[in-house]
Amino acid sequence: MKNDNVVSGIPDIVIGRLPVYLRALTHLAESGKMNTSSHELGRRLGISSAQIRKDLSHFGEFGKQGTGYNISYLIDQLLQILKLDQEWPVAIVGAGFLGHALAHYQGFKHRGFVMRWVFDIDESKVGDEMDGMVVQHLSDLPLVAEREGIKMAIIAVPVNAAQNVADRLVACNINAILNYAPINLSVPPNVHIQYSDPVVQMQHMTYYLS
Amino acid sequence: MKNDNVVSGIPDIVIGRLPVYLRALTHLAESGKMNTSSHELGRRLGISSAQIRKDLSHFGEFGKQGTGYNISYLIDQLLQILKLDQEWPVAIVGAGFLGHALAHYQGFKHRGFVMRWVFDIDESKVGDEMDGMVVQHLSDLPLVAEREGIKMAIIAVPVNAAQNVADRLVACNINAILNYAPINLSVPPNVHIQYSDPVVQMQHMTYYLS
DNA sequence: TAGATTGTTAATCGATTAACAATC
DNA sequence: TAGATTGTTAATCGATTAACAATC
Repeated sequence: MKNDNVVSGIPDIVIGRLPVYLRALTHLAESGKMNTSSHELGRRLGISSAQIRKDLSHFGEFGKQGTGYNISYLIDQLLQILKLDQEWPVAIVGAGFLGHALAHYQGFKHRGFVMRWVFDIDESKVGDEMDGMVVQHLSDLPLVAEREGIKMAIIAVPVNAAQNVADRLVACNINAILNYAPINLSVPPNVHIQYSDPVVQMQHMTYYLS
Repeated sequence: MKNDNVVSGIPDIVIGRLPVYLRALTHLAESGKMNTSSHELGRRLGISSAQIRKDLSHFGEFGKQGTGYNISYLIDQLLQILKLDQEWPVAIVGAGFLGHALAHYQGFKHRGFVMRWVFDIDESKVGDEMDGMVVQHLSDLPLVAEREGIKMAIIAVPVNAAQNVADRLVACNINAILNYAPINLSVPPNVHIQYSDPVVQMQHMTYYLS
């Protein structure tokens, strides 16, 4: 559940906030603003200005006293820090409703990712077209992954298949996985996982409901 | 970004782990196990046994020295704590690919939720059938929300519509929102929000990629 | 100049872990 | 009984915040 990266020395919780800063800065830029301050950004995100300055200070000095931050410059810096100055091709595993929604989602554009491959184990789906991709059989994953150097994948399969899929991904040297199946996966320590389970998130909120 | 609930006094970070414990316990139960220990559960989840015991101790004593926890009893207790001893009907806003995937998702079953309403602003979608639900116009939300007492909703609309939808939901006294749009929403302090943005999660992982 | 805001230090706050008596 | 494991306390660890000199 923890994911502190000892190598970089920067707390994982800080890394996790950078994409949120980046997203807010992009919205500010789109609204035509040129500059912002840690106070303004903090107000928008509901966090303290001190935390934003402290987080950024792990990576360098990006602001100016008196005037704050130049938005497009700070965006560029965050893109570099997060290795988003390149586009990452991603494999989707699972050609069901969720896989389809992900393949069709326009929100990856200009944010560092492009869905490039779709795999499924269901023979009847293999060969189908899905948003410009052709569904490939999961047994072709090793070949394709090696040839294309796939680094990131999204698990969008039923819960009972998820661990098996994770094992296959890991075997192909894919070491960043976004998992939508409602299960805690077991993977080697060098593999990074992010979890997204709507039920877990909804259950978190019901605690506070009357 | 923070969400500490001062009323209950129990740290929000603890509440957030309970659904994960619940999920793992359910898997253990399904595999036929009757009992478990904080060590076994911790090993599965990659967290310390001490943390599990400490988290649970906020709510009572659920184990037995020497033998650990009876799984089905602990599940029942967690269900009660998280107010999941009832089924929560949920409104989906947005009848696009994501809304469709959520409406069709079987994973809500037996975990406390049932998707019961779908709203959209697109006239051409209103009236369509979606997994047993009929898409209603968003302008009907106030009426339906009051009549049915809707408490929870999922935002599955494009980013530029999300804040407006959030405002409408809040105006209808819906105070638990799962937001899939890639934007930080502004809502009153009594409204609970969970965020799910695949891009933010992917960007978190790219930091660690070579 | 006066006002604003940074980056950083030290203090505070809170979360995690280690240790162990109690006891099944 | 011996071994295992809980619930809890105190210690440790880490994250957040307050404060402020520097300076645009």
